[in-house]
Amino acid sequence: MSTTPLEEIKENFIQGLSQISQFWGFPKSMGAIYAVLYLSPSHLSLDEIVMQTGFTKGAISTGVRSLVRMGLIHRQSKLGDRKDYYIAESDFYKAIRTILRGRKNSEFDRALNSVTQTFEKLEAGPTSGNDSEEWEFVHERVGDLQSFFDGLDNLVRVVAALDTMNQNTVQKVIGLLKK
Amino acid sequence: MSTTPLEEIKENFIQGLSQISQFWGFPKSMGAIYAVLYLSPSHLSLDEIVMQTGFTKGAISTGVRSLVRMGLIHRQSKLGDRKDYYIAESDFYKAIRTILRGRKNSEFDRALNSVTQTFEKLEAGPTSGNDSEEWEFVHERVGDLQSFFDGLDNLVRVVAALDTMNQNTVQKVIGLLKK
DNA sequence: TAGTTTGTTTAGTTATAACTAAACAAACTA
DNA sequence: TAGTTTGTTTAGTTATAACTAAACAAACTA
Repeated sequence: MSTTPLEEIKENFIQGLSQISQFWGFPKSMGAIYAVLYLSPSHLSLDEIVMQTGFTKGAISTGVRSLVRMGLIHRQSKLGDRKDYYIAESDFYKAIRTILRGRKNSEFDRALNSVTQTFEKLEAGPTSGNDSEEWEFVHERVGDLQSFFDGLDNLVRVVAALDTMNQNTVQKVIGLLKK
Repeated sequence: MSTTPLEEIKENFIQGLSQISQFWGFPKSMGAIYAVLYLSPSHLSLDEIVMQTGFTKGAISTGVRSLVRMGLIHRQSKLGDRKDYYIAESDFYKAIRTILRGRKNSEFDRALNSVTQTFEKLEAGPTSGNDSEEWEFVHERVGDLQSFFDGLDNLVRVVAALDTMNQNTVQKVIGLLKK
């Protein structure tokens, strides 16, 4: 089975997005699924994605679920058709906001909370006098980290709340940073 | 062997940073190493880190190397002492800039290049007329993704080039975004 | 010189995330 | 009703990153 130039280019692109997906700690399959949908002019069914990516139905089923949750693809149902169809979100900035909005209750958030809890325990102050100096040091350090996380959290919250974000927004931020 | 309240708090904190490290796709050991150094008032030798984290020397050896490369910890040598000592970078904003500066030639960059290459091939135009419509669609989509990546790359470049960044910088950006 | 202290590298193991194959469930069709 | 089409879940396999144990190298000490 010979491949046309366009098919070859598409496969290359799919490979590229798979690698990027892997780099960010996501399964390669998710990158491949997104790439296939992103390059498709029309929406695709689960089985069509299976064919175009070479993964099994099970893998694609869990992959699309994750991508839908992240807002990177969308599920569409057609009347009188039992198949689900998927289409890529092509507004990447919108996808970023969706992802940031969903960060609450994540594994990451639970880890952040553990830092907060550590800090609160330290606020109580040392019970025995003999380690008060180290206690103070640790107290300060954990406090600094907490402030840093709070700052980031704030930024994330604001970005997530934006009702519009695009290339222009990024340009403005760049302008500000350049002073 | 009984543990003091402070020791218990420290262990909790180490656990927390290990989880965060894992969440970001780094080994848990790296989080643990950073945590131990971050809470230590004085610099620590490799063997001291080994003791405090419970990992083996080999693991710590590779872990500190990664952290030094990322600028999250620093290596110090003492005159007349063959040991290497390590100390945590406590300016997180500085660490971010260091990391962003080092992003070139990474696996991520190679993947981005593959997108650029895909785009360049598409620029050449379709060779056979029969898929020209799909070709145009794919061409446009890949072009959009490329622009998005270029925007991000630009932002990263600017942040990396900043000579100072702190909580105040973040506040300014938040102010701008809130309009 | 032989022995020690330090850190690195390497071969092999372990833990785990990603995946396949197949059973299953739900919603339909004939 | 039995059979089909669709998507999900589940048990088991595979691939791989993280780790250990131990060999090794380098720089010293006695």
